[in-house]
Amino acid sequence: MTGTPDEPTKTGAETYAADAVPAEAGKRRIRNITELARIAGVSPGTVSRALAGKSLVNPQTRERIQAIAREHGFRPNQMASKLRMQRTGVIGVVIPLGHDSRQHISDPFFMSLFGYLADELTESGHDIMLSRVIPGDVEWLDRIVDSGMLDGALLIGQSDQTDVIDRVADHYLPLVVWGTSRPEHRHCSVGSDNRAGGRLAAERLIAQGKRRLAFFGDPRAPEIADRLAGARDAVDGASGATLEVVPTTLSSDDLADQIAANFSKVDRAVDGIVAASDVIAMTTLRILHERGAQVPQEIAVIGFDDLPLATRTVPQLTTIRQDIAGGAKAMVASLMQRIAGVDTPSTVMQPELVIRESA
Amino acid sequence: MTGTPDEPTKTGAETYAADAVPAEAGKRRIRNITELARIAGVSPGTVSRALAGKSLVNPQTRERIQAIAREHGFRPNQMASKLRMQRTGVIGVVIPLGHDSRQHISDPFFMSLFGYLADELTESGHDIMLSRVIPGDVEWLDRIVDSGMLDGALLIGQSDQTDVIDRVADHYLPLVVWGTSRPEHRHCSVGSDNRAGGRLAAERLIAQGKRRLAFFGDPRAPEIADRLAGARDAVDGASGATLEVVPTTLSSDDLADQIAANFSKVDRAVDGIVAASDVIAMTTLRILHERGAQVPQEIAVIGFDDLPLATRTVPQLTTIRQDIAGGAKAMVASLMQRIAGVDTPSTVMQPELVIRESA
DNA sequence: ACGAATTTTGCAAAGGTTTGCACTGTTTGC
DNA sequence: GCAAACAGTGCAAACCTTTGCAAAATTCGT
Repeated sequence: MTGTPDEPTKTGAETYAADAVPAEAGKRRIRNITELARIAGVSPGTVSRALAGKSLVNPQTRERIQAIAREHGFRPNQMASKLRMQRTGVIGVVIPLGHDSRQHISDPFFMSLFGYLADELTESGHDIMLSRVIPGDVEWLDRIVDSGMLDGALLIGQSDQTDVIDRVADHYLPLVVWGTSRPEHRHCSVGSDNRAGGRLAAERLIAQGKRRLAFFGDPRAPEIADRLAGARDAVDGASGATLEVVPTTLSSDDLADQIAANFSKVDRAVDGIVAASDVIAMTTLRILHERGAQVPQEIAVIGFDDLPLATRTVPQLTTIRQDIAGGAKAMVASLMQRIAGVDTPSTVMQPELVIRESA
Repeated sequence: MTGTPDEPTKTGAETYAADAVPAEAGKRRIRNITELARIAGVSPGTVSRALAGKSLVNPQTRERIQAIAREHGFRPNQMASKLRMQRTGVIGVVIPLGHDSRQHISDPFFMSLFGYLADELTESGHDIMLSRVIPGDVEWLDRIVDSGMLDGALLIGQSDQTDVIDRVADHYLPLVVWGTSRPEHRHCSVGSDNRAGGRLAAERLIAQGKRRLAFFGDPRAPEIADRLAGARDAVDGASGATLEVVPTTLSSDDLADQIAANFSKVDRAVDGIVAASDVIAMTTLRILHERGAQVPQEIAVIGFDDLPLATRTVPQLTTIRQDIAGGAKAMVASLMQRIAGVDTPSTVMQPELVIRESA
């Protein structure tokens, strides 16, 4: 049994079959609470209470039942329990925007936020379900939310789905979204003041004497649009400063090529770059290095997010910090309140400039 | 420079309350299939079949029922459905090793593998559940597996839990583990030939004329132990070469400090470093840069994994490539077979040397 | 027009738990 | 010594869907 035929990159598959099942404790497997009840000579209800550690049941009986359960390796079926309890303990985490989900899932920012969310949720005893987003489906969110599988849902980013989100939020309370907060939104969001952040970034470059700025990012996403608006605010307030927008998507695969292409366009006319994210900034940094440009002397680069990665670049990245951990905490706190029925307000966090070496 | 002191960065929460719920489509909300049945004037069974698009039901009736469902935004309860079907469509993804789960969740390697797994699973119509690992609990895996919530489980890494995994694997077929494959294992694993990889790494350094090597990594994890063993193989086969082991944990927070401390110990005696992972290698690179060491002339550094990050460092990282995407594919393929009842063998992939700039 | 074949539909069980209510024994209080 | 309080247990409904089987309705062949 070696080697399946034509698999990518798979070489010399070896076999260590898992036969020879040992012992199995001799006990027959118990399938459900009723069987266990029969064995223990009590009713299913009592077993349920005993296993849940309820105080209503006689300590001796409880211990006996738990012993039997342990001995047979029995654990009550969660699906049935959840159905009955109407509470699943599962929170859905979703990235909107269907096409090419991989790109998004492995995006460092998403991962970072996701990690913190996972922390918070695990801490509060919840499980996390990464839900399937069917590309091009208008009802993606309804499907997730109405499935009856979730106690609540967390969206990472609004993408261009604000209308869908608002519609669902109108009748589904336990929903919290990472993103930009706008007066017209009807859903609860948590995020940074992106416009202020964009302004901070551009102001830093201007303060460093840079005048011909470029913005690398895709303004179709609301957050990015706000960051751009902020940068423009700053530029408009400084005499002689200009800002050129260079659309740059977030997808990381061809990002390097895109940015390289950007430089063919803007070339050395530019002396300061506001990147819409740290990932963009990092890649920009590398390309500048390849082209032999001195950072920050010839061109300064400023990022957005302050991911852990930002300290690992050469030169280390000057960036606009978003408190991702705090944001995750706020999202989960809001969600918990909403699960309890409270209609919580949105949260806007103030970003701050973190000065390192690149600008 | 800009830091707000304690209370981490959170400022000025503003409010946009989500009141004024509009319209709600006038329709009362349907709670279950029986209610819908009453409205449509048919039996619940028929509704179930209609909603599932079964051919046994009259096309007209089916269309009518679906129309009503759509109109009222009704979707059958998944929990009940899954309970009845005894099939959940959910795959559990778990990182063993309880303590400090955050560290692990945000580890770039885990994230990368997780991303690919998510891709594959989503592709095949499965949902993903990131399960809670209760620290210090011997029964963590039993709990997950016996919950009745999962069709199968994928573990990312064996950690030091091989015995637990083997025990569970003895009676639970749909379980596939990323990690090292050893003859004595009774569970199905997918992973690289870590020993071969370690050898490749050390051989490369030796071929570049390096002789005083150091290994940065924590050999308590089996994969790392194998990589170290491979490196030692290579060193033992080269005259005059030495290898010093410097335990370095994977946790990313204090990694930089650890590595800096490493250098105080080994100092300039070392001219080549085998890092147990790309993350360790990257951090090492940065610290070398800070100390003004020329890479690879004075000290060469070689990583392990070939994460996307490896191309973003300065200098770009020479590393041992694991086919993570291929591994994810193999894990999911194996799992699907096992869900279908086939006891698949383990898979061992051959790693390969990717030469860039750092060694 | 009538029985047979076929298509639709309904019934009720099953999937496995939790929990309000009722019931049986014990204690306790007086 | 008797009512009241209480601890422990059992019953059966509820959670909501799916599906095998039987019944009803329709279509078809002759």
